Amino acid sequence: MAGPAPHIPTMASEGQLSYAVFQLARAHRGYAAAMLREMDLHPGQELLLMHLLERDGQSQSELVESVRVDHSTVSKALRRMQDAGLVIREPAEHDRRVLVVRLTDKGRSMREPISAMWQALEEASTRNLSAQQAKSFVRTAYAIVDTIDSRPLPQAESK
Amino acid sequence: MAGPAPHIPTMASEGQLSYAVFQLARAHRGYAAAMLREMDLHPGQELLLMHLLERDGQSQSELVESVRVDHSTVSKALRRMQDAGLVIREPAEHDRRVLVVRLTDKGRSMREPISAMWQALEEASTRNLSAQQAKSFVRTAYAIVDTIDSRPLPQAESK
DNA sequence: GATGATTATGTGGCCAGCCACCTAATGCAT
DNA sequence: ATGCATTAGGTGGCTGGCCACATAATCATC
Repeated sequence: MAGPAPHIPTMASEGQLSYAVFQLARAHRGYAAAMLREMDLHPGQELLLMHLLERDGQSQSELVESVRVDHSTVSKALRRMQDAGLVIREPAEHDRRVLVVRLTDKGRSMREPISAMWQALEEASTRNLSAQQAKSFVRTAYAIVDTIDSRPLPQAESK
Repeated sequence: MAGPAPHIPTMASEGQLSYAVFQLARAHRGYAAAMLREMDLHPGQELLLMHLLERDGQSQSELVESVRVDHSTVSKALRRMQDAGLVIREPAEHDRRVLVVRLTDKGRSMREPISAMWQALEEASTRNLSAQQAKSFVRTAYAIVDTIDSRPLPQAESK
């Protein structure tokens, strides 16, 4: 059922893998978002919490490096998370530019829910895969990430 | 270089595949976005154009079904694309609710650039993969999409 | 120690994407 | 035909994400 890929455009045949990545990202993101919404989180916030649960009191810069999104995205997300009572941000003593981010009790209480969500997401994704298949997939996925990340830009066509 | 995955949170080990999908989506999206920006397109618009290049004059509903995003997203994107002179929308004769979307000359002229971008993206992604590896990856990716899409929701915890 | 980088954050603006709500037109049923 | 459900689209509101620009503090260098 669910008849996915209602119609793959012919042009996409030139990039089957890329098209598959798009579709996978869409499905995966959607599924995760639905679960996150039930825990009053927004996509991406769970990653920030996970990093903080692992090491509390990180600076925004450290978090930016960890999640690899724009610093402004992190800044805004953390402000909303602070408004939601998940974290607090206070200026560091040694360097008054730095904002140290700390989990509140409420933030720490998200550990189990996030863990459960994460497991459910994984289960829903790998349900029909063999261990071998999953392992191979993950390895290839990171190989692709490395390849893409190691290539700064498509040399900005000078047209 | 590019030292990817600066630090994978411990909790992510419960969902290695999901974490890999996140990272892959981020890298892939970013790379595609950079190329699209040079052609004055925004992410997602190229997919709409691809579907229209394949079959012009589709209704918004048909496009929504093809790209599988919310109808409001398509509606807004098409309006911006109309403002950008890529498409025109005119009410259908048989059903006055329907808006038929047609490519303009400018829209049709995007065929080659999009095709080139698509190939570049694919090349950048599969550069270090064997044909066998790529094929296997794509197959698994769609298997995951099917699995996820066929499961409506994580049964909204009744807590 | 004053000046010019560099670094840490913030802000505004813009688009994708989602949900929720609303309208208009079409279909279907009684 | 009348009334209600369904369908096609639109809009507002919110977040994630990016870029570009701005500010403050720290660092480096002369």
